[in-house]
Amino acid sequence: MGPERRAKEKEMVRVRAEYFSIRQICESGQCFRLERLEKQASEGEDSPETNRERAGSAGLDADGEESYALCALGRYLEIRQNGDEIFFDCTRQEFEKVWKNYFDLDEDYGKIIASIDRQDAWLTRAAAHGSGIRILRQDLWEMIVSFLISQQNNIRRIRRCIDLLCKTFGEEKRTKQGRRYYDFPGAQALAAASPEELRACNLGYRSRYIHETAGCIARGEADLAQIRALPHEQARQELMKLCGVGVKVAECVCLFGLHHTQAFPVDVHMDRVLAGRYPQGFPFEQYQKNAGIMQQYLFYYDLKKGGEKESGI
DNA sequence: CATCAGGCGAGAC
DNA sequence: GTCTCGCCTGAT
Repeated sequence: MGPERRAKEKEMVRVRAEYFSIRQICESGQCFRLERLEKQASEGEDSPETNRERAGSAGLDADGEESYALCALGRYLEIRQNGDEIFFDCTRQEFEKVWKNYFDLDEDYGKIIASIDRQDAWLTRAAAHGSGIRILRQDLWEMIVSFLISQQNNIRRIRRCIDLLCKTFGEEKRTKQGRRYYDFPGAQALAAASPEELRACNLGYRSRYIHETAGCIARGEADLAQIRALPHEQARQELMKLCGVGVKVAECVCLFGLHHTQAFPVDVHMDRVLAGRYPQGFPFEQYQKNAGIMQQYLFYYDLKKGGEKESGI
């Protein structure tokens, strides 16, 4: 059975990457179908709680290896990270074709962080704190629905709603190991769903937005392929024609679904950060195409620091 | 029980 | 154009 074992080993891609933290990516609120896997209890390891505490308090990755599972692009992927070593549980071919791009691994985030104005102590700290964040290249339709759901909602419930939506309307699939997972439902599937069925996913008043928007796409009244080809301002304008999509949701969709890295979503948190830290206004002109990445550092920093005391500077 | 969570649409002015 | 208000739901 030696050869078979070796073949299995080969179906694992190991890469080294700086400025990459799967945990930070998972917790940065851009992706709702990436989740941490609990450690196998077989090896007398620390309890999950100990792990969580350790991981949560460290600025960089904790020593322990962490595993995550992701459903995206109609696929299922498990990822492990230990320091700057990242293991993708897929073939080299799949990694090169799909995940390298999805995780934005060709972008030099060190260079982006180095471009930050050192006079801006807050942003410098925020970027140091979230230096492993990357802006994923996620599916446009999935981002539209996800951020429709995100409005006036909290991350935990957003995840649950999306999970339910996928289990109810998404195609059921199995990994080679037999693990069951669900695709994100397409516009056709959601357009065909009755309002009652959508309500059952705990979407609340957002179910109407999803029903109408899905219908709009399914009937061809809005064309996602066309929106993909538009520059930022126009793409945002077109997205805002969709029911339930306002400025904030449109900017999130542009940033995470179209990789318009200049998009700068302002929610209640960012509003607070901008008012408190940038009373003269955020220096958009300085960061231009990377403003959205700066936004993500600031958002994540605020998310993590939220609840802690307002220690000056 | 009130408030809040990664807002938005509708209506008033 | 700007302002206000109501809205599903679950956690605190």
